[in-house]
Amino acid sequence: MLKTMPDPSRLQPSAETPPDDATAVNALRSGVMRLSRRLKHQRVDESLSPTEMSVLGTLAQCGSATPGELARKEHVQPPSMTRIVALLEAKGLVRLEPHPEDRRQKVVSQTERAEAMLEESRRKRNAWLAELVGQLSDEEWDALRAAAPVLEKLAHL
Amino acid sequence: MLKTMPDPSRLQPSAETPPDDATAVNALRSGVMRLSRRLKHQRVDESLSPTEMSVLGTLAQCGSATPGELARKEHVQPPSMTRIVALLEAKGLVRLEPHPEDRRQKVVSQTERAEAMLEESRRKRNAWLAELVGQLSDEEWDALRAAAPVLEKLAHL
DNA sequence: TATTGTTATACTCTATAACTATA
DNA sequence: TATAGTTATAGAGTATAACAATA
Repeated sequence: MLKTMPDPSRLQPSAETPPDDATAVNALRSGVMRLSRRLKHQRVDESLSPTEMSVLGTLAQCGSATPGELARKEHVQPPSMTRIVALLEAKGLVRLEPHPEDRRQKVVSQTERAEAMLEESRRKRNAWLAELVGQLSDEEWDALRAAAPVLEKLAHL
Repeated sequence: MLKTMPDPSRLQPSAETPPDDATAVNALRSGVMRLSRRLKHQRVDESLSPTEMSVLGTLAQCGSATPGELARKEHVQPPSMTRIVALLEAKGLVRLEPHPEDRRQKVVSQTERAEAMLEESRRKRNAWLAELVGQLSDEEWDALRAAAPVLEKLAHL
């Protein structure tokens, strides 16, 4: 179960690649895509897209960020982030202020309303996920919980 | 690390819910959404969308299926699957045949060309993922590999 | 001249509603 | 009357290209 050799070439597409890795890659891609499709529909606030939610989550961690930083973190192009930030501002969930040092940039930060909304939606999400996860074994949920931060790290690399 | 109590209420949104679960849920959602966005761009065959790839993967497992079955498995509405199947057929990757018992239905199966393409893309995907996963520790990759089948199961529930 | 952000535009994917054919 | 699949249409989300303002 546990690896002993930190071999960086373990995933090289060589002939020796064990089928386990290829299978895991397939399952990972397919599972992520299908789950993302379901998550899109399970949005807590009907008026908030998954990326908008993700931006709010990022702001909750970072405190504040420029549109460019947000675009890079969410793996979205700058014009898309412009639109997302504008929508969030229209909903009163983020605040835009001028950058103190660079007048080209702006600083985006979350409002109190966003904070309250995140708290609210955390409860709802748990309820929804509990329905699904309730059908998993404890081992399966453990595997998922262990992998969650790795998924995030992977998305950032 | 290991659980001993198979308590089905462990994820209920009660006051006693440990913060670990909520954090894991957040990380899971955010990670899945961001990774899915990157996967969309890392498509091996530039002309194949993630869902088209997923359908081919499903057909490789099942052998064949009706459009309705595929729509349910991919969590997509029937009209969307109609379009996807039509695109795959135009690319010579699936074959459509009349259902032997019900003249309303059709039977979709993959062609040899699809099989070869899946083999090809498995190599390319591994190469891409190797770049990312190479930056993970062995423990992190183990966590991911263990979670991959669970993600798939979750998407099916 | 390079960089940050925006505007204008188009594309991809998916959904809903209405329709056809078969059970 | 119910079900499988299709057609027509609309909407959401994102991308690229061209532009403005600032560094």
